Amino acid sequence: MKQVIPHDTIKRLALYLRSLRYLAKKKVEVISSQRLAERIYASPSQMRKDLAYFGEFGIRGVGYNVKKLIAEIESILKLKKKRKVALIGIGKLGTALLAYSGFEKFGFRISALFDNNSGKIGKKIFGLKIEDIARTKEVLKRERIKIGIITVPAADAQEVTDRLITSGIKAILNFTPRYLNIPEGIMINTVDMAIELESLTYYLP
Amino acid sequence: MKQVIPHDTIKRLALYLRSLRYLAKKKVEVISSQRLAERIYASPSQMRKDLAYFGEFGIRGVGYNVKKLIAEIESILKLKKKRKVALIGIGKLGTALLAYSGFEKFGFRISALFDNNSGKIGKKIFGLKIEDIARTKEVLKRERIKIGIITVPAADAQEVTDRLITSGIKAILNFTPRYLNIPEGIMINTVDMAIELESLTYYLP
DNA sequence: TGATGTGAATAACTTCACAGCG
DNA sequence: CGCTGTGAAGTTATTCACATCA
Repeated sequence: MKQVIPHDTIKRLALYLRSLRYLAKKKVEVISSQRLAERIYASPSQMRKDLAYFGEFGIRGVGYNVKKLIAEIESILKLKKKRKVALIGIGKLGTALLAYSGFEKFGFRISALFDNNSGKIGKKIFGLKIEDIARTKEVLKRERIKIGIITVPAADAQEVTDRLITSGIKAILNFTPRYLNIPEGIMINTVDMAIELESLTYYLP
Repeated sequence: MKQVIPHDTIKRLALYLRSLRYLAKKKVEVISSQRLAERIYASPSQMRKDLAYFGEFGIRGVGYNVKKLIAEIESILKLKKKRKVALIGIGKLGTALLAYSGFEKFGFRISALFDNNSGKIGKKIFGLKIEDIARTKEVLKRERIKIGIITVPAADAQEVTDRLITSGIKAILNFTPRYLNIPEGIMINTVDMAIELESLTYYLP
């Protein structure tokens, strides 16, 4: 009964959600699969299939109630409550992500910072104290943080990952250009900016 | 004859390449599909299929010559020469990317900066002058820049994209949380950090 | 009537398995 | 002999097409 849902379906749900929130702000009350799907360049049948994994949320002959569908997708993605997130590696990229308002807007709050550089440990940035990477276990357990964002140098990535996992982290957003070894039950999404750039040039004339 | 290559194949080629460069640095001269594929958690047959789109590069019974395969993949991905890149939107994220050494390491040089904020225009950062966004056409044509990285606010993303395309840009790395409308012949990769984060929580217990 | 929900059909991608060749 | 290269088989994802029902 409990089938595995394609990761792409999960990503598209997050994309539908973003569009739906935009529509709700514009006071749109009802939308068809046709019009919602075209906003993210997907097909209407794809959108309906994506939802069909989780139930029936539309009204035949009418479409989907925007507010209701927002609530349903938030529930599916477990986005109902705000999530605390840890950021590991407070270098250039880490600092940029800290300043990036995008996460906050989607209900994520970076609420713990870690680094291994003694020059940084103890300093405050954006109102948050940078903790010693050695203290992840203590801090993450106390704060009940389950999500980590890794922006450390590639060479440290696996060690940091292992440490986070023993500290109770269950999901990782990885910005390092490394494939990370993880046990069953841990989820990783990797954002590999260099690969995205390299794979672009293939399409140049 | 000329079939379409899956984008995932192109991305994996970039990943193989990264591993191969690492191996070359370690003085490894020959590698099997088995051992190269496992480095990026792909299957050996997948790796061979990926290469088979482009030709025969291995030696039966032996494996692949590391240096030769690097050259082949660089040629496929058109990475033989250094590429100049423009960065549009010199805010927090843009500045972080500018400081990020990762691009340079892979043969990309950010060599033009643009913003629409008159307080920023004319200032120098990392030795580069921030140009007025209105001057993209002039600068990009002169510098023969074909790749743009967009780190502007989401609301400006489509306008900036249109402007880049009329200025001769052929490939875009998009960091804004927007689906961008583009004509045939232009390639976009989107790095949507908020979506990556939102799609992670689904897997939390 | 009109858009959803969904099996069936199709297409795309991945793995298998082995022939081919250094 | 061993590993590549590759058709065939298997699997997964997407689209089609229409029955269904507000």
